[in-house]
Amino acid sequence: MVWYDGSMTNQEIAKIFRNVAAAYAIIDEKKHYFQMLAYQKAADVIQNSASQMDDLVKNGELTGFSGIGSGLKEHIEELIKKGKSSHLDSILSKVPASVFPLLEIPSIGPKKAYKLVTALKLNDPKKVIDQLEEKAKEGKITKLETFGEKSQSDILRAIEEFRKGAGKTTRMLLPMAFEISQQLITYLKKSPHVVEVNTMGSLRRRSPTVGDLDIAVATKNKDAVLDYFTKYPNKMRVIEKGTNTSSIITSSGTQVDLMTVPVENYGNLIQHFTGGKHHNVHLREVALRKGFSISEYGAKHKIKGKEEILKFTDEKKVYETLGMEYIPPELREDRGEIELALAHKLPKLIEEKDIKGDFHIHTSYPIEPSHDMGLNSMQEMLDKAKSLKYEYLAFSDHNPSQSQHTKEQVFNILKRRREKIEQLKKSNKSVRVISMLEVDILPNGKLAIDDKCFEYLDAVIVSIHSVFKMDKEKMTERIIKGLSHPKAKILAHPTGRLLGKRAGYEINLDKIIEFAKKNKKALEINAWPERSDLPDDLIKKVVEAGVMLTIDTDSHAKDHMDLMKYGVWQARRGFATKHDILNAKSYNEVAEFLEIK
DNA sequence: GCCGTTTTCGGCCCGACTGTTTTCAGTCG
Repeated sequence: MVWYDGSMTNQEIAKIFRNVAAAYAIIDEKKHYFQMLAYQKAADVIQNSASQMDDLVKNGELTGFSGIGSGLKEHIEELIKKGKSSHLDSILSKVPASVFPLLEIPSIGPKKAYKLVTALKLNDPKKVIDQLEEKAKEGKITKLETFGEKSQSDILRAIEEFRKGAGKTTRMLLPMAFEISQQLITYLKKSPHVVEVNTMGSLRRRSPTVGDLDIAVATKNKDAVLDYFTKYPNKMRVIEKGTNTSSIITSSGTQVDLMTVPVENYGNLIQHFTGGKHHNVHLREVALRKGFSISEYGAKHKIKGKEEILKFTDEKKVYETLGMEYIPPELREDRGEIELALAHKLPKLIEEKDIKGDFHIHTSYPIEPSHDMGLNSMQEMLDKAKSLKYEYLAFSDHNPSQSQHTKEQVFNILKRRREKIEQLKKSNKSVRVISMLEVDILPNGKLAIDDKCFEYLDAVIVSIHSVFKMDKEKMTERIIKGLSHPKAKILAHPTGRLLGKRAGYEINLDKIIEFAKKNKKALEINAWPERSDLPDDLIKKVVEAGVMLTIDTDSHAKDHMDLMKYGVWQARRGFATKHDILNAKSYNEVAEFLEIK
């Protein structure tokens, strides 16, 4: 088999699919409406998948994705094998190529893009955005049918915002979204007209990255609330203000959508806007089968020809009405939660209060490490652990650098460190101390410390910190070899991804899961927001396989230990219960798992 | 083009807001 060796990323495939959907909308939206939806849904599924389509196709594992049937599967396979697909190309070639770059500009969709490109003769896909800007500045857009002064100035501003990086696809990390929303909620609560306020959307689902912020307000006076909202001091500008909703851009460049609703259907509103798009579509299909049409205003229901609308202040009632269990926000991504809720078989998800310790803690202990060390002393980290009511804490500094020390020096550093830890054990009775280390797995699969060093360690975390570009199977072998040391118990940040910076290295997770299960190893959910690693859909796989997970903060300072909640949310998104998480277990169980003597 | 508690055909979620319109098209979530 000859493979196209340019290797196509999920992002690229998703973009092609979105372009096909746009082409269908332009060619004849009515005729191709459902193909269009299908391509859009598939694009979302591909983009949000933690597994690379490229890998799945090469291993013949492209199955089980809702929204990717036999037709689209073939197109994906062709894209990956040949770098293009004749069927998709024939659809794309029906519209001018200059249409597609314009789709990245907020407020420009397929129809407008097509009108602009054809009416203004913008024929160069590489320069189309610049050319459009020129035409707008020359006042040519107002002259087009269905465009006016406002559309022209809107286009100019949208291009400007796009250039600043505020395109349709830019997303921020969860902590930033969380912080901005907290400030806004504090502001909103000061208004006497605000009865209830909550976040919705991907922020409430605790998605590791968030695009826009969605906020719900229950009120008796929506005009007053909308007015108050648009006067938010930390705003750049108001995007829109309607009778029920309004959107602003904050000074940090984040779009915030506010929806108001009377108290009686507040539950319907937050249910409607919390679920991911596919969760909502799926849920409304289930509702239709049960005779309900649900929206943010309530559940419409026909009884003896008469229509009634059921309104709920509590969103739990929406699920109850449909005969389902309540689905926690973190699960509302259409990854099987609807079926489980219908069957009343949803797992009881892990909670922050279940966490009893943290295995991945870096300190300022002078270990002369291969990577960055922590800011705070071991004692300071222990004090923080005490304030979090932890039962145990493991110090997992990076191993001393190999290049700058002899084996003997490393041995002596670890010996002294162990003595220090033994002292701390005596002076800190309320938190059990575990002596660990985060050890690099070298490219050849060996660990970056000499074997005799292990006598000073209860167990080690192993991880990849160099030579990321490796063949998938070789990387998998490397990891498994590293993990097979009897004292290696936890694989840290298993995919190595950094959100917004780099995709992870490629691994065969199934093989690692199999090895971990057989050899009693744990995989880490790294709570560091930029990592959020394992990704949620892979956590789900690990949970289904019955392999142990840990949730660790990878703290390099005492305040980082507060990031635990992000790891717990991530675990919840992966359907994990407290039984799946090692650091939700007692010290004795942990000691048994880690084989601490 | 997908999919199945009406299963291999015939359906496919629901609504707000804006701008350019006199009743709607386009975009967005």
